Parts: sequence; C-alpha cells; structure tokens
Amino acid sequence: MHRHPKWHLISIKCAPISLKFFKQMRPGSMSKQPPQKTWGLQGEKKELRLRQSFFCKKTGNNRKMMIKYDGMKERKSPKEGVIHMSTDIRVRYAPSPTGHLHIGNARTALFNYLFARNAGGTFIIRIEDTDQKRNVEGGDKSQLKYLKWLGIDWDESIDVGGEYGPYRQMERLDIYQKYAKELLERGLAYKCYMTEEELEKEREEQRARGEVPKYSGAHRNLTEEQRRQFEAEGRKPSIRIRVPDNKTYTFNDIVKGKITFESKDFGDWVIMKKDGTPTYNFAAAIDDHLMQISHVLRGEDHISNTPKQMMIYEAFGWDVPKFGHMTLIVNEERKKLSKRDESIIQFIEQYADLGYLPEALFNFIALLGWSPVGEQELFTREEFIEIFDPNRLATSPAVFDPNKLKWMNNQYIKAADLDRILDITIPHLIKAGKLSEHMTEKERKWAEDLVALYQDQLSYGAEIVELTKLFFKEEIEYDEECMNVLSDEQVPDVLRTFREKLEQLETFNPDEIKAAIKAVQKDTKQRGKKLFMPIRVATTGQTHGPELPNAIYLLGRDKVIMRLNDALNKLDR
RNA sequence: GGCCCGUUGGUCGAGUGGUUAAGACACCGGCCUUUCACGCCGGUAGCACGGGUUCGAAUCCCGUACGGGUCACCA
Repeated sequence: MHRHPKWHLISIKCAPISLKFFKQMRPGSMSKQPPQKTWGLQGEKKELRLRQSFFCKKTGNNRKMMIKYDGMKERKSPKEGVIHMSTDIRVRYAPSPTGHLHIGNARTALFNYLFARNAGGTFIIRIEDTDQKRNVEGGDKSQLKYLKWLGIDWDESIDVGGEYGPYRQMERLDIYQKYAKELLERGLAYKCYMTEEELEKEREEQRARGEVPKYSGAHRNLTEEQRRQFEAEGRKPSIRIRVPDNKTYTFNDIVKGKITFESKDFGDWVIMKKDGTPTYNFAAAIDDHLMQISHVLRGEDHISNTPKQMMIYEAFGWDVPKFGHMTLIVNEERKKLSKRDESIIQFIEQYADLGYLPEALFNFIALLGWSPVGEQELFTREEFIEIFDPNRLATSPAVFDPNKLKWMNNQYIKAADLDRILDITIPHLIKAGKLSEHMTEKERKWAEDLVALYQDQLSYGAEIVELTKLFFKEEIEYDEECMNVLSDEQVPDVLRTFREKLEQLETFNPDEIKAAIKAVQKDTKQRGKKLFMPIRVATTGQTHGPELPNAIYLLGRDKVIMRLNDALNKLDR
C-alpha cells in the first residue's frame, strides 16, 4: 500500500508552456493533452493569460504540474496562486577549474542536471576561475570531459555558448568591475587599503580577546585625504561591501527549510580583490542574476555564503533565486571528503580508468543523498530524469560506501554486452603485462573467452587482473584452505584418473572436459565436492573460481596436466 | 570559540501522529549448481538521550549530548 502524494488542485495564471515540457511529463498523465494553440510554443514570449485548473504536485518550486482534465475528482485544499512555468527554470553547475572532476562536484552537477531535465529547464555550466593562483591548466576541459562521460549534457557553457555568456568568469571581469563601481558610487561599498599583514594582526588581536575574528571596518569611513595618502604609498585597494547593521537574512532552503543569519555576525567583506578580480560571493551572485538562474543547488558548505550573496542581490534590488543546500558526502570518519583523503577514490576520472561503467556511477551518485519513492534502486538516466524531485534530497550527510558501488557496478556489468566489458578489462590485462598489445586473432579470442568467464562476478574492469591471475602463473601455491581440500584421501586417485582422461581426449574443449570429469566420477565413485574441489584446487589453486570445465579449457591441456603432476608430487611427500 | 546544519541497524536509506519500523549493500545460514560463481530464500542488527504536547510520538516542541560545516583579498 503506498501513500498518495500530496496533491493540490489549484488555479493558475500561467506563462507560455513549452511542448517540450509536456513531452517530458509522465506519459500516463498525458492522456489528454491540451490543444497546442492554447498553450504557446517554447520560447514564445507573448504572455498568455488563462485560467485553468491544474492538478499540481506540490513541490518546493511548484514547477511540477499536471493538467487537470475533465472528470478528475477535486481533492481537498484547493489553492489559488500564480505559478511560473517550467521554462523559467535555469540551474547551473559552477566549478572552479582547480582540478579533476571530484565525486562531490559530480553529484552537484548531477542533481542540477536532473532537476533541469525533469522540469524541462536549462542546465548551465559556468567556470569560476577567478583564483588565478589555483587554476589548473586544462581543468575546465577535464571537468566537461568527465561530466560527458557520466552522461550529463548541458545547454549553455564555454564550449556550446549561449545567450548569457561568456561562461568563464575571467572573461566577465568588466561586468564585475562595473557593478562594483556602481556600489562604490552609491556608497554601498568602499575601498579598503589594509594590507594582508594588518588584517592578520587585527584578527590575531580579536582572537586573543576571545572574539570572533571579523573585519573591524577600520577603513569604512576614510577621508579623501587618507585615501590619497594610501594611494601615494602605492597601496592597492580592495573593495568591501558595507554590511547593514542589524539585518536578518532568512531564506527558505529547498532541502533544509528556513535558515536565518544575522548581519552583525559578518564583517564588511571583500567583493573585489586587490588584483581587480571579484571574490566568489560577489561574482556568483552577479552571474546568477545575469544568467537568470532560478535555483541554486549546491553543497551545504555554501550555506554560510548564502547571506553574503543575498546582500548583493539586496544592494542591486534583484530577486533572490531559490537555494537548496545538499548535504556533503563524507568519508568513514564522517568528515567532508577532502581531496587529499586517500581512503576513498575521489575523482571520476579514476573510476573511469578503473573500469567502472558510467551509468553505474551515475546511478550510485544519484542515490547518494537522494532517494526515489519506491524500492527500486537501479535506474536509467531517463528514469532518473523522470522521477527526480528535489524535495526528496536528504538532510543528513551520506558516507560514501565503495562496497555498494562495486555491487552496483557489477549489476551493470552483468547486464552489459561483452564488448563493453572487453573494453574495460583487456587494457588492464595488457597494462599488467598479461596480454600482448598486439594479439593474434587466436590470442584475442582466448582473452575474450577469459573475460567472458568472469563477467558475472566482475566488480570493475581492473579487477580482472586479480581475478584471472591463476591463468598467468607458472607455479601455484596452495593456501591452507586448498591444502585441506587436497589432503582428503580420495584426492590422489581423483587427480590421477582425471589426468589420464585428459590425456586420452582427442579434442580439448569444455564439453569434452566436462565429459572427462564425468568419467572420473564413474571410475572413482567420487562425486560432488569430493570430485570437483580437488580438481578445482589442483588446476586453479583456488577454492572459489569460474566455471571449471571452461577454466580448464582456457588453461590449456599442457598447463593443466603440469599442475596435476605438481599437485600429485606435493601429495606424495 | 561564534554562527549554521544534522542524528533511523556497520553503510545507504523509506518513513510527514496509530506500521510486526520498508528495501538495498555488507555479514551469517540455507537452497540451486555433481564444484565454483550467478541467482533465490531466510537471519542478525536500528529510531542518540532527557523532558514535554497528545488517547497515542521515529514522526511535533524544548533542552542535552554527539557529529559535521563555516568563519580568507579560495571557490
């Protein structure tokens, strides 16, 4: 028995709705599509004012709607309201190109992507490269590359362009400078000439007094004379915003609910650095406004940045977007994943290299801090787009569990075509020196059969090297478990008989090998574990492994007989 | 330390005042397989604590504890 979602019948005045949007709605709910001309086409600016009843799933953004059609029963709590339609939804992922795509960032991008696609909105990628010291050459390209690998695409960015560009902040410096100048002229910001040392000293003193370190406002009201003095000394000013005295900043977070900050807890903070580049909170607010971002979905480490950004919106009289702060992904110590943390593989590129399937990683990440309604856990990208609802974002941090990722990847590997599995495994065998880079057709076939043997139990591509090591060893060592198996009294008889049968085989193939084992059973009267395990252990050196006749076939007759001899010799002693 | 956020089994998590508190990973047991793996079935294990509110609280309120985030001319 599942609960009904909360539905509200509402009347709305709406803006044009795109057909694209309707196509993305649940097919089942689309049995009666409204006539096209009533609704306007995507991108049409003309305002259509109509009163129409909608059946609307109440979400934080009120964007998900379904058309009420004749005959649908009214539910309780009808509401009146003006709803902005889905085409208004614009979200962004704004990485700084300081390195490769991190798993946490990938998740931020992923949820923004799902949110946009679910609502028929626009997904934007903006590069925040204003910290020139930390920028990494090619960092932006790498970000995009692995986003693409994950199956995420975007509508506006540095590579595809868009109406709201440029999408690289260093190419927008004139914009920030213009707005900073405006704030300066309106007296909402001022120049601060303090040096790093002076600032640090100030903070030290505050700490010593047991206060919370924050900018004192020393240069808040400099006279023209003082300013000239500092300029004459050759000091370069930064620009600080005047933080209002006693103001409360409140926002209704999509995931956390109401969050409140007091302006008195903030010192006047820098909006433009000495070098003429904007600080993060200034640039992000301006860009989000200029790019008409409707929802900001980001990590919860940004919660305390939100009031700062609200100050910027306030100063310019701009509408504030909706914010949603997702919980962080944490390690086993429950700490935010830091890039230096080595307990967990952190970068998407590494997972790609290790032979994880992108759709598995996509699936896994999407379920980290978000969950769908039912019990299903394996979804395609399209399904995620279909069911994504930001209101179901988790409120508490998630520990990254590599084990479950492995399980999930295995699910996808089992379902995948062998060709794809070959692509993620063979290179590892070559790199490990197990296979030649230039295989003959026969060798290639052998390698493919080998991989196929392990498809069901493979967790990730690189694991193939470990799994198949018994095929590349000359000599095998028996561990305790193996010795236990081999020490049974029937073993020499079984092994000798099996060797005999193999030697007699005219054609050496899995079927014949299977028949040979059967023949051993007949001769020795041993069956089940007592039959198979000695053969398995003697030939593979493992108590667990792949399908035995196939493994023996791929090992080859010579090697198998050699191993049988070795085992028998060892038992003699 | 100030401010902010969080707390359901080892882990992910469902749950929005009445449930025997779902499901998944891991673990353990069984079945299937003449062995192994895959698969299937079952099991162990949880609402941080203390007060309220209520006929009734995992769920609402307050407090405590614990954990985390953030306090830059980084993003």
